[in-house]
Amino acid sequence: MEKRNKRWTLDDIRAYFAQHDIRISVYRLKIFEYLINERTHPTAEEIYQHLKKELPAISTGTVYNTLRYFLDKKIIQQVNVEKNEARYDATLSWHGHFKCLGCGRVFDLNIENLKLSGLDGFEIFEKHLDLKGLCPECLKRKKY
Amino acid sequence: MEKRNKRWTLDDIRAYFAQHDIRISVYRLKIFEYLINERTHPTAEEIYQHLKKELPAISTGTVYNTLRYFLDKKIIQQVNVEKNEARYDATLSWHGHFKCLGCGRVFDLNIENLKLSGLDGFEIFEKHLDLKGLCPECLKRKKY
DNA sequence: TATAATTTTAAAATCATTATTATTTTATAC
DNA sequence: GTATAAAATAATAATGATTTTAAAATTATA
Repeated sequence: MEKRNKRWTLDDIRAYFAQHDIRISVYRLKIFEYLINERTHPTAEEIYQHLKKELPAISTGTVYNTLRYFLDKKIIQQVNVEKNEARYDATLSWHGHFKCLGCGRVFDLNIENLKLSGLDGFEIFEKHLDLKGLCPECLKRKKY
Repeated sequence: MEKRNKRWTLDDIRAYFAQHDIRISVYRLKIFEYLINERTHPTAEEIYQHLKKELPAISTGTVYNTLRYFLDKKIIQQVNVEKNEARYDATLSWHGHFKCLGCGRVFDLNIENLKLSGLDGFEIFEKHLDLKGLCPECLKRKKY
């Protein structure tokens, strides 16, 4: 389930931003770096808590605004597997998400096949497949 | 895409509540009746606005609490196709949802086939498939 | 380096939802 | 049918994630 992708350098991200007409700032670089290299589907609050260690002046507003800006520029997607917390994912390919209710982690899912009917004449902009349950580790540890 | 199901009478609902160990009240009957017979996947606010015409003393808190109670009793499901508004569906069979960004309507989707990989050892409690886009009517009217 | 434009902070505002508490309604015993 | 206990509801306050605002700081560029 885990995929090992090569880590992006800040220069990779700078080039990517340039391609997408995104002005560069320290926070934008660091927020995107965290999303693309850690791939843990963090919430805004988790991003804030993580970056605060290195950049103590950061504010939650900046995290929220930057994420909204990235969504607008279509370089990240929102993961709504849980109603009351938005999570963010810099991987744009079509895949699903599984949230473990034990440990709270969100896993990526490969979708081998999906066939829907009754969508003739509809135009689709977004597709989301979200599952909830327990991961093998939590089941093994009898956490629940 | 539209399914024509026979309408439930209040007595049907009373019997259904009894089966599910749900105490009867006027609001519970009317809220469930609206969900099961209209099948428009309304928000709590829409349910409140609709029922207020007939039952002016109803409060929003009652709508929210009743919906949460129904979820708890597993006779309805929550539709989270839109982040900032919970919608509710009394149809429990596995199906997807499509929200039209033009008219705001939520349509049911038949899922002919879904194959996922990488879920060995996982235990799944919930599955949600949510799409967004434009419906044929809105496309035809060139609303967007 | 100066200027304009954009980004960020800190704080207030928003908005859907939940919790609280007094009151009303419902279920059941008598 | 009436009394009693339990549950449901109304009105309101509280919550919490997210957005907005306005002033200060940073960045781009002339």
